[in-house]
Amino acid sequence: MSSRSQTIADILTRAIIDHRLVPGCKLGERELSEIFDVSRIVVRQALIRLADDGLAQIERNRGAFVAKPSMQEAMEIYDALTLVEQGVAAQLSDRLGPAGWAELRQHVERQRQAVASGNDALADVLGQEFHSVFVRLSRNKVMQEIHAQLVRRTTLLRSLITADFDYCNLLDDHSRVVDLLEKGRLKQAMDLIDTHHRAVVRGYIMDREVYAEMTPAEALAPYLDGKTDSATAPIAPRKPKTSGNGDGTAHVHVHLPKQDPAPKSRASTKKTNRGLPA
Amino acid sequence: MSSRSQTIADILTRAIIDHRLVPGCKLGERELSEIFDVSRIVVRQALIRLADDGLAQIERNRGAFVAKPSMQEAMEIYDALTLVEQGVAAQLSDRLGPAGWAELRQHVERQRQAVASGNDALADVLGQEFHSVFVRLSRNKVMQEIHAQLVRRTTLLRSLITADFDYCNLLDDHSRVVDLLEKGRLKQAMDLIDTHHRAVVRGYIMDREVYAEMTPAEALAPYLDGKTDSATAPIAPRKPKTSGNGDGTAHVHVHLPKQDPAPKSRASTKKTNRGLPA
DNA sequence: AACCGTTGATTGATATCCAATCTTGTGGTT
DNA sequence: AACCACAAGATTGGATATCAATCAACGGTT
Repeated sequence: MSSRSQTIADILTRAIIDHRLVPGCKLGERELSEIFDVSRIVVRQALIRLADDGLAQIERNRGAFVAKPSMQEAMEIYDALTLVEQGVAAQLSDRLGPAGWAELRQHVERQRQAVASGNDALADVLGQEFHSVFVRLSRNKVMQEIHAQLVRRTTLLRSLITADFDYCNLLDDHSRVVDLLEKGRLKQAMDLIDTHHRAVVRGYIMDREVYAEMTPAEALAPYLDGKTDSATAPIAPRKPKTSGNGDGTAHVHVHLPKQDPAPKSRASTKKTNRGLPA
Repeated sequence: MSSRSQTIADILTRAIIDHRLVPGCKLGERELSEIFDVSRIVVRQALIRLADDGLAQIERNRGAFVAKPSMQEAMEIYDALTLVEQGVAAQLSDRLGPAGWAELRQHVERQRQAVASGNDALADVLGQEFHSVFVRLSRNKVMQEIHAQLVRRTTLLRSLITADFDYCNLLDDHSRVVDLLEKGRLKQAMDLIDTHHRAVVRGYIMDREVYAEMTPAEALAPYLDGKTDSATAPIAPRKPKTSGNGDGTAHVHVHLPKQDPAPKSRASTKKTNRGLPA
């Protein structure tokens, strides 16, 4: 078993990926130490890990916050992601064996079935996982970790943007990339990867001001089922401060289903995919 | 300015890059806390940062050690480095302006002059810096950080290998890469980058058993400026206040001053090139 | 020499305390 | 009412002391 700070860092990472902790959210040491029932120092170590991963930023004497990347940084992250996946594509086109191609095709097929059966949430997850499977086939753990870190950071962006374009035409990209690569048309495959990611970034309009829909205690509750006191939660939930405006903003406080690791928007909009390349 | 744990992590990183702390070296909490005159907790936080960076590994209940990558991991690191630099090359061939090409040429020229004047140490540093300059011109800070981290990890490898081949034919690679890229011969440039790195890895024979030539206290002494005060200089250049250096070893370890992949380059000391792509 | 238990050292973690800094709220002034 | 100064409170960064668990080395026994 790894250290407790690592465990807590993992939980916080999970919560951020699930959009239960949104960019800008304050991660107070005392608050988290009470939530996780550990000392402040363990929390601090966890926050250092998160900051090293680019998911949090620590301001001296002010504390830690969930990272809030700028538009510039968002583009850089996607550029890096494109660069990595193009490079992996080039490697795979040379070195991947039949079993590898089969695995890619199988994954695409599973996603296709999910879409066909209307299971948008599953399709969403599979769509995200495709990129990880892709990189995993390079059999380079160092590269995998770099890629995974970049992907985690893209999840931050999805809280900050208003994705207002159609993702349907992206759904086939994975299949087409596999086709092109297996046929040796590397250049076209790489261009498609670039287009794939650029289409996502183009849809980004980072004008959204995010605010916490729930306190960290509420956000983290689903992950604490293990041992800590899930029954007694005497931590009074306070309303997120509205910073001056009389809370006149007409936002809907939707509490995501607790144990569901797949963030999905409600049926109000048809657009289930909130931004990651499907 | 920044936290003390960050300052200490920086110093430890510097010492590892300078090969004053070699792979496998134990990084005891109490020992380091006495060396830096801080509490164990601050040391622990610094070690967490190092581990996240891949420069140290922490084993539960056994402590932290300078990371000792396997041959497999070494190849993965160089593969990743190749992938990143090839990708950056592709970007630069499209987007780099005249000023960028000029900077690259200027850097190559400086290295050429250093070689011509017999200043091997300076040539060494410039040769290593070329790769960082190259990536910096992509103007992607995220990519820069990924690249810098990979480069740091390659320095670990140079302690573990016996480089027994000729590096002379690599000295011109940088110049040739710039030439090829500026002429739009991207494919050839990328192949050269691959060859460049492969030549290095091929020379690796990781059979060396490294042993610490000095204790951490001796290894870190040059970085301990008057006090652990971070306000003055995050990384203090050499200051041989090292007291009793009577460590029996005939090795002369001198610190290479360097701060950021930014401007300047003040080289100083002599250190044999043990394998980084020149 | 091989085996096994004890002892010491080190790590992981907590609680408590303190200084520095940031935030907030209050009150006086214009 | 708006505005500034200042004190009070809260939070962070860090130090110290302490404790249990684990690991490693040592020494005794067979």
